[in-house]
Amino acid sequence: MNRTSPAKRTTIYDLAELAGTSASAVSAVLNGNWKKRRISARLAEKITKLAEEQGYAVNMQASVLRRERSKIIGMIVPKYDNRYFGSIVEQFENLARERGLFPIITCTRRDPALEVEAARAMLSYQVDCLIATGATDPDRIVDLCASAGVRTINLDLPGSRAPSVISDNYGGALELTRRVLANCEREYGEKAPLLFVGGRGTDHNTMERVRGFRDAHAEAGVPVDEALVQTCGYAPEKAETVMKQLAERTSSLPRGMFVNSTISLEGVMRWIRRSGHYAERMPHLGCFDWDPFVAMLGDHIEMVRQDVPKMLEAVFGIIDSGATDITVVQIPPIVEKIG
Amino acid sequence: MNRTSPAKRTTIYDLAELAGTSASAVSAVLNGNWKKRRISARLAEKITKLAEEQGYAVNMQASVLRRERSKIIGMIVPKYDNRYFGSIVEQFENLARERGLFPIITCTRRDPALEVEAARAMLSYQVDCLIATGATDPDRIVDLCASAGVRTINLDLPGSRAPSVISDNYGGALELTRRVLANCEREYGEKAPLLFVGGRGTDHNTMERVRGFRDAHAEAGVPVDEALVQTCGYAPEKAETVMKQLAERTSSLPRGMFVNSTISLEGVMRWIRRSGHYAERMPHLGCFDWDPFVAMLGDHIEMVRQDVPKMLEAVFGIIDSGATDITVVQIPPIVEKIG
DNA sequence: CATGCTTGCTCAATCGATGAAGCAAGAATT
DNA sequence: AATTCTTGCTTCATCGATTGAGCAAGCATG
Repeated sequence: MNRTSPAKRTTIYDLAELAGTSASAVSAVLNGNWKKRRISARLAEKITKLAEEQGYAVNMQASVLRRERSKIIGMIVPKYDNRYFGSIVEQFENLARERGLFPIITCTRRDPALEVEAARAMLSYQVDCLIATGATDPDRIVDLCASAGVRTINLDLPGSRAPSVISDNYGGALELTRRVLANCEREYGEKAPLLFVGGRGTDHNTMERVRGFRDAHAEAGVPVDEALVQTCGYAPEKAETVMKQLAERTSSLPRGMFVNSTISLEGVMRWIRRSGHYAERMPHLGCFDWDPFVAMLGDHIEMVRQDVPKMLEAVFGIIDSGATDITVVQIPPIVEKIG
Repeated sequence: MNRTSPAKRTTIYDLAELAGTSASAVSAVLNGNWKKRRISARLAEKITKLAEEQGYAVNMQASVLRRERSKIIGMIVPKYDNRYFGSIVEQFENLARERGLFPIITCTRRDPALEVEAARAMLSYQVDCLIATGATDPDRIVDLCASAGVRTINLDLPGSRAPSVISDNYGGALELTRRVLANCEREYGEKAPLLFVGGRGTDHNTMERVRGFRDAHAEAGVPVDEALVQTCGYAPEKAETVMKQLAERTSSLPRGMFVNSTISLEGVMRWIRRSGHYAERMPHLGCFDWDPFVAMLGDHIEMVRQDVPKMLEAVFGIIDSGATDITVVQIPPIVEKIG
């Protein structure tokens, strides 16, 4: 209707002129502290109406430049291709917005160089706080941020220089392995070591999961077969290759496996279907991560679902409290019922 | 090491002082147009080294405020909980970064109010361009942006006031329905109408898919059963309810169905497994959207995979060319082979 | 030697919002 | 009547980067 300017944006100066007042008054009214600045309700109302009519939107760039804190909160995340990270991101946005923070997220594809670059970009945008999710080198990012006076919190993978919120990987893996071992024993009447496939041997989560895997074997009195501990990376192709090579090397494939993430499971399942191995009898699987369709793949799969809501509550608990002590909060994951 | 300031950020003025030069020279060097501004290579090098040592990062707020264009590109997206939107977001980030643009993304949970709010927030952050993905009311967003002089492109769902890039929903649905009809006929020896479940009856994509669904039925000489066209929304629970009510009302459930998104499929599959219907014989399914695990659910499911890379190339093609004519680009989806 | 061109910088205004300080007019107090 | 207080504003410097305009020194040309 009253589109006076087709291209140029309305500023507080425009509104001030229209209202016959000063930019400072307009600013005070629009950012809500007009009472403190003793602007009359009459003028406040007038300005508010005008702003609405003109479709005014603050220039956050200008506002942030001037203010002490930006109220922007950043997150880096490895991938968007699974439910775990998807829900982390969605929940992060919700909780950030609840607190009046503006969330910006960037995906770093598990690439350390990209992680650093992304963190740098976020610093340029003056984030008040950065959540490093599943970062390969969290401490590097913490250092970068620290030198700009920006807080960091590690999520999913812990670091040594900032508070971290992670799953209880050991506990989850222990229980998951127990179940798969039990399922195998129930079906085959004898105990046998499982395959561990997926994840990076160097990352904390994978190491903890392997530890749980080993301890569950020990508990059951089953020796771990070292050739069957394959931390080959998360990518489906990597897991697929492991399976292929395993089938070439050995005559009898394991009857059960611990698959470290749905991403790796994708590769494992693809190989199982394509190769025709396990055609008569599916192996018992345990997957560390949850996906609704995996849950429907059959009753031979157990899953551990990381408790994303609790994890993000913990993250924002740390942010809200302003705590900076370097702790690792471990959130117990949920072991899903089969089927 | 040389962390002179533990909290305060380094600015070009700090660097200028350290280098014994002016802020303007520093700025010119750091944003790359020092040649144009006739700064000597010697000074450029000195400043670059200093900036690196000090861990300098531009203040984008200040930079954007001054510049004509922000080089920030926004995207709103309904959800992060499926592979389709996940890959859209990931691909969007990649292509944006390739072009030196800074992507910001926000998830609006299919909530029209949130969509508008999110768009407004993006305008405040001075985005140069906004991609509205799967927006319930794209035209509203376009208007909002237009009044701030910001371009918009609709993705996934078309609008009437900005260029749109969408899948060929009709074509995809036609082919998908054909296949499911054929699969049913092959198994049962006779033709029968399919169930259509999921999606919003009011959205363009769903309408087009229903049209394809109808035309495939017509082609096959099968009358569509109007009671079996259930555009109940995308949420799993909605689809589940449809199935339950259907089972209560009729004695014989359809032998095949067209499920409008993996999200709806989640509900359908859940019901199938829990209710015990279809226990002896799974229905033939066609799912409009792809998921790797759905592909493994069995050979009774056909999937249409929307061509995300092509769609986003089209989006950036429009952005790069600066075209503003209101066209609808339709990208043919990929009909996945079964199994 | 005067003039003009090139090189290599610096100066200062600017983007839009914010908020401390200040000012004028009226109300209240002594 | 003189003083202080309150109310309701306005003025102006500031945040950090960018960029048009300008300036001084060196060199070349006539």
